[in-house]
Amino acid sequence: MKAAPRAESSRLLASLRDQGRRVTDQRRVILEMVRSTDTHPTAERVYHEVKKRVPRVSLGTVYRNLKLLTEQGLLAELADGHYTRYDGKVGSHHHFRCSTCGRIFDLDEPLDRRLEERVASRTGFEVRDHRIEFFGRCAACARSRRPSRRQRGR
Amino acid sequence: MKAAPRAESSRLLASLRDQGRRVTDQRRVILEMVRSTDTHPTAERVYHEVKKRVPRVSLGTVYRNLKLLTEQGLLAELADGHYTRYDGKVGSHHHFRCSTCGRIFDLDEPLDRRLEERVASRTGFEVRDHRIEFFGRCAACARSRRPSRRQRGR
DNA sequence: TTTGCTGCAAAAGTTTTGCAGCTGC
DNA sequence: GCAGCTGCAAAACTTTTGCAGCAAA
Repeated sequence: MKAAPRAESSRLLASLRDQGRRVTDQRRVILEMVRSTDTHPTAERVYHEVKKRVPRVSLGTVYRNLKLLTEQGLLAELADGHYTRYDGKVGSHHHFRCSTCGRIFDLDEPLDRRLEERVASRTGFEVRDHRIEFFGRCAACARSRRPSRRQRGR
Repeated sequence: MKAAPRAESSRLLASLRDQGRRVTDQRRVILEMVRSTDTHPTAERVYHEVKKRVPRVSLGTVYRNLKLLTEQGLLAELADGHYTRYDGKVGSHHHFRCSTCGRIFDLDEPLDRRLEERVASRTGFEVRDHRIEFFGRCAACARSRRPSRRQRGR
């Protein structure tokens, strides 16, 4: 779990209120849960984590809120082969996906805006952003014969 | 529709036979259909196109073959938010996704392997490949107010 | 002739949605 | 109090799979 400053969280919740949305326990806990990890959880995983703090939460509510929080720009979606994963880090950044254990890691590699300009001038498209996904084996999987945690799973 | 040399197709079909798989009408038409377009079609779209040439084909067969052809390395998968799309161009290349019409375009931008080396040395991961996805508005959508063809659809 | 493949239909898995009651503001 | 939200359950959608018959090699 990564540290997500408390103050930042309140600011985000306030921005929700400004949009006329309500700050419910479910919504707050879902947002905090996704923002406090860098594991890019699926909706199912968020549901199970949130259930620990809000036992009566329903899966439908989790899906509805993940969608809403994404639309509000407080979370980002990540298309996996099988389900949608959520990312609490909304700024542009790149990912590394381990083909063995399936985990997705955040990278610090800076964004190269010149790359966008080059594509724009070659294609005539308006390029606003870009994401790089690197593939390979993570350090743990490279060391051990067996996959480090799980095989291509969630 | 893009030209996919006939000879290349026979070579691919032969490679299937070498693997002990059979070359059926359905399989051949599915492979040719995906390889002859650069629109990155969904399974549903492939199904409807293939149906024009093999009217009794079933959706299950389309899914089974897209999966098999991908495993054999003759097609590539592309995770979209809602469904899996297929790419007849299997070599590494980058994409541009238009946020307005939803179309995905192939880019010619060369791969920068030094980028992979840099990530590898910073993280200790074994980096095998990478893909860049650019976002923005395509030329057609930038010109017209309305989306050029469809709104974020398939 | 022998497998592998197909069509059909049912099932599985993820995500969305209708609705009645509840709760934040 | 009112509008928005929740839990529940059903539905919608994409993808997978079991099976009996068919066909490629």
